[in-house]
Amino acid sequence: MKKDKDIIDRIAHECLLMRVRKLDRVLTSIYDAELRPFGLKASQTNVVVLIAKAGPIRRIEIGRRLHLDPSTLTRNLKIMLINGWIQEIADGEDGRGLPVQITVQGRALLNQIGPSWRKAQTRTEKFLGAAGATLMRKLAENSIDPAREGRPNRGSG
Amino acid sequence: MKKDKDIIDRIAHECLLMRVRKLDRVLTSIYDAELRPFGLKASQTNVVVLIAKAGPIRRIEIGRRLHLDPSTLTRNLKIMLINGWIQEIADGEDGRGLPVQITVQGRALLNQIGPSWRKAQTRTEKFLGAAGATLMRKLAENSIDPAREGRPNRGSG
DNA sequence: GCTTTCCATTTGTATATGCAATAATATTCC
DNA sequence: GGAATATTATTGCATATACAAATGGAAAGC
Repeated sequence: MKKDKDIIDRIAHECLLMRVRKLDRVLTSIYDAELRPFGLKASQTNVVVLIAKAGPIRRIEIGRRLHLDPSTLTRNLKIMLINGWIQEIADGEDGRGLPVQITVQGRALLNQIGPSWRKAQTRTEKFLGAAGATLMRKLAENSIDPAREGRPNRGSG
Repeated sequence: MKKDKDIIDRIAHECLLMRVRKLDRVLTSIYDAELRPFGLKASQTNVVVLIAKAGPIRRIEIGRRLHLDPSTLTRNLKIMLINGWIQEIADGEDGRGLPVQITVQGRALLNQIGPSWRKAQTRTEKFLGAAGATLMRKLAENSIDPAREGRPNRGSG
């Protein structure tokens, strides 16, 4: 009788994180390749789109919806501010930092990337297969839908 | 008649990458939380496990299996070398850099993380749901299985 | 109204990631 | 065998990411 599979074997063969991380890298490279001509990284696109969609929004709320650490946002948004894709607005409500919103240039840029994004999305659907794409959307209905308001996936649970 | 959905709406609601990236962050935080006591990041675990499993292996081959850029590996492996989890070996075959292999300490460390990894894996399965976990494994059979040899997902064509 | 507590953001530090260009070695082709 | 080509690794540069600690403003308790 052989002993239970070695832990190293098990991780190598079963670890879900390893697969998700690799999938992330593969897909990111697909979208990045399409978006490169626009000077926009795929990761930035996600954030700019959320800001465009969710209107003036605070960093903390962006972080909740995308599961991003506030400190990450401080730095990533700085680049987008410098590039003029987003801007801070004064709302006179809360002195703890200002919400951000999309700029005219930011919106114009997003309106340009449509065809490229669609190409990447199509390649991704092919890569994931019908079942895969559907599942990713299903997962969205659960808890990783950035478009959905409400509680994020606060690890603690 | 309303026009076709705005591209911003479409990306916000449909973009597969946005979901995969968020999923990556969520899951990485789950595994990182479990592994923190061992001084090992989840991302490092993936690589060390592959090295332990795939024996003496060149950076380029690690990169193929995990879809990681060689330059990324140069730097990430340096940390693991310093920590003594892996080591370079002389093979006298090819002068372009040396293959790496797991060390005794590295293997010992991996043998310690079993219960923590399983906890994270279980939480992840719950998070993904049965269908999700199954799908991620199916995807593995396709092309993102790091344990499988062969061609990586070379973006190009 | 003042203190305590809470909340949003930033800074310091460390790791992860990729592209472009370079260095160094291997291989191939006359 | 030497030039042209291909392969592997590294370096420079830029972005992405998170934890811990510090900062500064808001809210609550009294």
